[in-house]
Amino acid sequence: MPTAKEIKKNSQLFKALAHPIRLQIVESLLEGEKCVCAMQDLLHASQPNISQHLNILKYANVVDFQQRGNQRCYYLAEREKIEALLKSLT
Amino acid sequence: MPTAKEIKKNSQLFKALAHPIRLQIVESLLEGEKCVCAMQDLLHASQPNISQHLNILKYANVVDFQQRGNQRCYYLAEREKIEALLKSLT
DNA sequence: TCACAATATAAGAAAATCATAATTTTAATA
DNA sequence: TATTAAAATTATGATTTTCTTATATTGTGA
Repeated sequence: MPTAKEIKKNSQLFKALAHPIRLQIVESLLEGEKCVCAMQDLLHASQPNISQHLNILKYANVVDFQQRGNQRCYYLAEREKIEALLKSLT
Repeated sequence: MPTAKEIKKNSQLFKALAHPIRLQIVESLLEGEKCVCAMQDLLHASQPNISQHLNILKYANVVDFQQRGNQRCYYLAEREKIEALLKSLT
């Protein structure tokens, strides 16, 4: 059995992924980094809403970003781990 | 990219696992089936609360149970899948 | 410096989640 | 049948999520 701390950490990761928009963001980032405006075309959701979901993913250490001019390119912070996680449930 | 239906289904699975008590239930069921009273000793939570979490897991098709006398023995409905999922994030 | 594009932040309302307490159901057994 | 143990259900209030609208910030180029 994992420790209480591990249980908490893992349940927080699941929580970050427990929303269709956030999961779709993560899936799309498996293909490579994307700026927010590219996600807007992909994700039927408003810009502020996407930004809020990105913030949740960032806080959970699922994504990070790099500033490129006036746009932010988001990418998976732990690609290997997230990829393994998502592959496991196909 | 997965279909919208797959995204929805997977985010619902993550949601079911996105609570420390539920995740601990699932982890404990990796060791084998357990009746609710055994979980009470394990999980510092009240009986009704555990029952509610079990119901959420059941609805998400994570667990199922078998009636044995007057107790219900819960087990993982898709053991292989859940095991792979949890192993992937160690 | 001004205006614009890209993105974030803040505030608020509606909806969902969660734990607790009280009650009910079900199965076994005396 | 009456009792008891195991578990589920219901109702309730507190907390958290979620989306929307409005506004602010930041970087670029004219």
